[in-house]
Amino acid sequence: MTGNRRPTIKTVAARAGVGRTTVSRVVNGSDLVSADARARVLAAIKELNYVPNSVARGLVTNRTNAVALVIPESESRLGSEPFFAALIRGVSGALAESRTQLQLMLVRDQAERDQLTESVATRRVDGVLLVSVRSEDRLPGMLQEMGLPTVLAGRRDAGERLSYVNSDNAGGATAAVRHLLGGGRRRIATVSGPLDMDVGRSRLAGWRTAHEEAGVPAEELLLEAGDFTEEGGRRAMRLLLERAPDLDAVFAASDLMAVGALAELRRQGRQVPGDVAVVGFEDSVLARHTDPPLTTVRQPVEELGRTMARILTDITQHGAPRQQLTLPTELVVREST
Amino acid sequence: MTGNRRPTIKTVAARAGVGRTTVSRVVNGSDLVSADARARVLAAIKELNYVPNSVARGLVTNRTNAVALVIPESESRLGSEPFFAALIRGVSGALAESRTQLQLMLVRDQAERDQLTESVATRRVDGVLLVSVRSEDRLPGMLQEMGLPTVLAGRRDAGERLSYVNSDNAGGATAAVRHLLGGGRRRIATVSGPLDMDVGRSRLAGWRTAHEEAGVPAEELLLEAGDFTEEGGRRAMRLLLERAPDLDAVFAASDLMAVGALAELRRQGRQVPGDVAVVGFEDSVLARHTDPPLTTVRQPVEELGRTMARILTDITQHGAPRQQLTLPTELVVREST
DNA sequence: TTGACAGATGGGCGCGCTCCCACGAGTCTT
DNA sequence: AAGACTCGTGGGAGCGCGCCCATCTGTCAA
Repeated sequence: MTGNRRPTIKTVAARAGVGRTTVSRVVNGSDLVSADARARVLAAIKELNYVPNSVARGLVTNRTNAVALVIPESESRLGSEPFFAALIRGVSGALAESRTQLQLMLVRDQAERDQLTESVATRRVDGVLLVSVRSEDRLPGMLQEMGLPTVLAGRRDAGERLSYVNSDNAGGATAAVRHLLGGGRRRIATVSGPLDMDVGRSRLAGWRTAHEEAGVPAEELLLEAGDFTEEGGRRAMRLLLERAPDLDAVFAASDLMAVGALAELRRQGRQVPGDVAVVGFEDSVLARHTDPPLTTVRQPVEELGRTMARILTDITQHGAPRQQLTLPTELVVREST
Repeated sequence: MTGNRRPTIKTVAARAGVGRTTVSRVVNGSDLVSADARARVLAAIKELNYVPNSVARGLVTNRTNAVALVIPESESRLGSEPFFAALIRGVSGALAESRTQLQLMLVRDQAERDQLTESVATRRVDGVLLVSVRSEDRLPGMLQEMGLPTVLAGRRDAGERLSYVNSDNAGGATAAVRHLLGGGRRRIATVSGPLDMDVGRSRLAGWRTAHEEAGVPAEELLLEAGDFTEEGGRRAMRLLLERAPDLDAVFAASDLMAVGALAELRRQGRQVPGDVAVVGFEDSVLARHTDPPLTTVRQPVEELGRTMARILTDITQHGAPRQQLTLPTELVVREST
């Protein structure tokens, strides 16, 4: 409303008494500019309060300096907020370093997920960060086909071909169950994650591995799949207690499911950790506030986000090759074991 | 990697045997196109898998169909995730309806906050949603100066001139304290929010109003300011108990501070609600999981986000005038009172 | 002095799109 | 039958920028 429109590169050039190209060079940090010209251009930029139009720049460079973070809304509900909040913090922090914008896309349903590829096709972003991919998800493949750099949080399966950053799910789960075995527990149930996700399968594999190591048979009877929700944990716990009333420990593949399991155990009058020891996975804020405080496997979520963003930036800005990383997890012992 | 570049409007025009303008018209839904031409264009679009380049479009229309959501990182930490998660869900949902992208900006410090105006000046977004503004914040003013449509979550003060969506903080707080008074409590302390934020002042005002209504004096001794964190709630509770050991209720201006207060009360051996009744504000997931479950004032956070997004869209897309809305709050009685 | 060369500079062009406006064909009115 | 109008249509211009390449200036060696 001040009357005059925003200055363009042309305005600045005129003001500084140089050509447009020289202004462009100064703005983009080329060193093929005399000290004198540079000074005049910088002065003009300051006087006019010039800011380059990134849309125009994007049109010619074919880059937007923005990446999309795609999160399935179903997963962002039901108390798994801490995971996404931490992830977003990590991603955002790393992107800020490289002056890249973050487009957040909460995807409600499959229809929106499909529409998303189209949206992405309009070239509004240079790359995509994908969270919570199920094994049969088509989205990663479509993005790859479109030649859009993609980094996954977690992998679809052990043979993943795209870039990804993963937590050491199997290792963490092994450590958790090993801890339970070391505490003398022998009938260790597990509430696994969804088995159509690698994270679910890997944590379950860790449960098996620890049993093998210890020479204790892992009974299939003691396995019940959950869906990473509190209600799912409660339901699974109920089923497990019906099938194996004498179980003495539970490894839940997420803190939230552990919370559900704790609730069901209390409802049935089982003492934790007296009768049944409980271990979760993630070490979200939740874990410190349960009763009793939850032993769990810490997952470096914020660092996971940060690493994903860095890898994507490396790819989009420096043409780095595919990268696949696994971040270490760590057992945090509290009072539920 | 398929060899041929993405089709442009020109490619489509050639394929359909029409001019570029006709294609543009079809894409943008103009009705000045014959049925025949439209059909041919649509066919060509489908065959070529054409998607308009939104960057190029943005250059000429000077619109990006993206808005920024600015969140101070300090506030997004420390367990207030549920608030932001819900807010983001609401915003995201409403934006999806109008095919608008969401740029998420977590701002770490004041320096980044300043840099943000510059970033916004590059015209990457059509408007801005601002959360957690303190009364003296310069950002809203700068955005207004730049002529960038802005909608605040909450207002800076009672005389706010920008568009905003607010919860009925005073009304909710009044209801909460009225409820405590109705339960026979007479020495009702309050852990207020920061007093440099309208939300802090309004909820405190509600505490006063309820006292006046009931003809019970509100003692300044019973007021301690917190910072919306759990630790702040704990600290404030400690101070209050020192000053007024005989208090029989606490109204905390946020659930998280109520959680801190609960912890301190337990530490000092006070029974809730026997000795001291506690009420929070927000009704986040936290409130259902405290021991005992927390009576609190429900704030429609997701709707707040949705409304903010709708108002901003109205302004950017239809030139709607400034709007200021207050959403109702609702007392949710649980076992802490 | 002259040619070769490196450094500095700026104009033209095009990125893909929307919008203005001119134009042709058909319809209606007088 | 001719003007007035409507409807469809398409080419040109221009959005603000980066990059190619031609041009210009000054320096150095022969």
